[in-house]
Amino acid sequence: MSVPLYEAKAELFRLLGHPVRIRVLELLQDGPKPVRDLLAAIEVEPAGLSQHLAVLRRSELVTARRDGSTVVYALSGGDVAELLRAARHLLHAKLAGRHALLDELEAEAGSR
Amino acid sequence: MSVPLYEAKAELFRLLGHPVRIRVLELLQDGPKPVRDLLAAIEVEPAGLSQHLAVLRRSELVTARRDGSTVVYALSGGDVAELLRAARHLLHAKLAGRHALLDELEAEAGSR
DNA sequence: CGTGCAATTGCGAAATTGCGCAACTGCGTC
DNA sequence: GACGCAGTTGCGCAATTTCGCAATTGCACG
Repeated sequence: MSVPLYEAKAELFRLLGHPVRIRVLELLQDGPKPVRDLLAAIEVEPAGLSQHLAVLRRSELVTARRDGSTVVYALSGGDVAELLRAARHLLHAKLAGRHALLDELEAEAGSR
Repeated sequence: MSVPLYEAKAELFRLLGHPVRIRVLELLQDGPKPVRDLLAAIEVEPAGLSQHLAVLRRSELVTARRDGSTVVYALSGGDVAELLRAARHLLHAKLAGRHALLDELEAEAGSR
């Protein structure tokens, strides 16, 4: 393996580090979707979406199959969903912590 | 919170998308570590490491406390470790899939 | 075959990110 | 206070990423 493990991991995260790509993956969590649907759900023009889809395809996070004149994308493996779930967890924890901190400060200010 | 959820998630991933930062987080999984140790374990110069640590600090993924003349970093919450674990899972699955494919191709070539 | 729609690709401009170097802060020691 | 060590910050430059636009491919239909 010429590529250190931690570099592969970093690249994986870097690939996920874009709003459009995140939205695509989240939409695909509910099952395969044609590009048309993604395009309708995300605010981005066709060319832009295609570029991001290409990134996800190259990294094999999603698979694409042609069905007639449309192309249908799907997650390639449930691991992706699990990763997204972990990210959601972390964010929720962080936001909760922030709220708790705010409440604390308010309480302190109120009692003074 | 004026920031859409998926943007926060994308930013989280983007922050993790760098080899040095990944290594730092992985080293911190075994418990708090002074900068000196990180510096010894990772191939990067002090200034560079500091910059990456600053990124992690700003995003509150790690916490820093001064202990005498050294600074000790630690993960802020077990969620980070969980996220890293999920990433490891995904990578292992992907590599396993690739190996299986290679074996298949070799078997095919051998039988021909 | 030609036309139209879906999706992709190529490419240059613009924005972000990372890197190296110098300068700076905090702390302990003499 | 002056010095040295640990770690940080500021800043300009190089490299990477993203975006928008035009051109292209694949497919269905008249």
